[in-house]
Amino acid sequence: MQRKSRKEREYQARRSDILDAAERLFASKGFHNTTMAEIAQESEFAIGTLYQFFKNKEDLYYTMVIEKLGLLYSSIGNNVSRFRDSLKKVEGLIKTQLSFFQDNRDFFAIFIKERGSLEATVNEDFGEVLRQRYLSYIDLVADVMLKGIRQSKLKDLDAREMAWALLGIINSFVFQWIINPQKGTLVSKSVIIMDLFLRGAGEVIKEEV
Amino acid sequence: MQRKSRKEREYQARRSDILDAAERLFASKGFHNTTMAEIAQESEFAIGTLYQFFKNKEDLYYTMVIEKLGLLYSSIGNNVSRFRDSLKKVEGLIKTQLSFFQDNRDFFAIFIKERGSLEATVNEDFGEVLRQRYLSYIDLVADVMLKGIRQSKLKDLDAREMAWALLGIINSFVFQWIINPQKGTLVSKSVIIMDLFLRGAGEVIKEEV
DNA sequence: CTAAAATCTGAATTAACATTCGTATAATAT
DNA sequence: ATATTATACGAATGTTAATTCAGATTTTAG
Repeated sequence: MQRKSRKEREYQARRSDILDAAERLFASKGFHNTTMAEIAQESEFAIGTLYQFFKNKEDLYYTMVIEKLGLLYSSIGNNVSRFRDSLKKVEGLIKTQLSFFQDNRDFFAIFIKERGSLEATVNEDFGEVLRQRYLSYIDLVADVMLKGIRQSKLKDLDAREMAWALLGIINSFVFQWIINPQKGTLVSKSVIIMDLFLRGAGEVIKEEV
Repeated sequence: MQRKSRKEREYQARRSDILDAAERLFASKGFHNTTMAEIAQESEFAIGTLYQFFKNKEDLYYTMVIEKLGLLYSSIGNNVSRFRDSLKKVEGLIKTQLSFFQDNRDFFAIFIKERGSLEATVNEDFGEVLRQRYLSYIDLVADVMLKGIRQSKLKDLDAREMAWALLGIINSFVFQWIINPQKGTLVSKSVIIMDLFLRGAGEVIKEEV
């Protein structure tokens, strides 16, 4: 069934073109300020054609977000399970996330921007899917923390709170990088993030020997 | 001029009623999903009256955000300058921010939600004002870090990066509290935040005595 | 008490867009 | 080569909601 397969491939390619165009536009202008007409123009299809691939504007938006997040999460999952040592897992998590955002700056701009849609969306179903994905991501990070505690690599604190703290630090660095494109790469920040997360910012009172 | 003064006071009171109503609606539905008609109803004025107080919907929205942020920043400023010891300053900063958000959950919901408007807003001027306020807030926090370094209370790292890390941790805890209203108070998290920020999550390898 | 000024009101206007659908074009099958 | 089906097209439609403005109401001043 080579025939059907090529047809299918071409369908997917066109669908993907639309998603890419939508991503660029949504990322720079947000959901409400992006029109279907603009997406049509950017993707070089007619407006009507978009509706052959997606039920409506919301469907297009959420599909884009969900597919992209799927990529991020699975890539983090891979990079974390690769290591046995908990601190290596933490490092893998930080680096994977930073390099994902570095490679997808546009997408992250929208992820920050429209994060609120998680809550007050017209379309309950999609919002719920996003919420679930996010929560299971937190779970994954908390699991890493738990292993770290068991391996005595991390302090015996609430694993979930540790996860929040780490993700907060990462997001904050990413956010800075997004709104104020620095000279260096984002990934290079993994060292300082790792250090701050593990050892903190407080000066250690040295004992006299 | 008692007369003029009362008029002025009443004007301000009405203006403030509108801002409060707008805050409630924007906070629960976001900018685009809130209509002027709804704000009129909620504030018990006619639609046309709203335009006597604010040029248009955007003006109303940004005015609300800017005034609220002004409150937050000035209250943090007060609480930080009150202490001489850097670590006390840090603690004051964390507590003030947490209790502000605890008391203004609705507002913070929108602040997270529409943060993106900072970037791609129709109204350049307001967006610029918001950006400036945010940046000078970062500066304020970085200043605290710098003092901490000078007082040898904090490690000699990049003060700005330390500021990002602390704000990231705080925001992350607040975000969790927003999307998943916990049992305890938000302010009670200041202890664990302080601890994670200063001492980190990594287990300290104890030397045998 | 009355006129002028200020303020309020919400129906009407207008602009922006998401979505539809009849037509045109291309692909496939016979 | 022709018919049939699938896909693409974008002008027209309908809806939603911001903004305006002419008249009603209230407040102020003399």
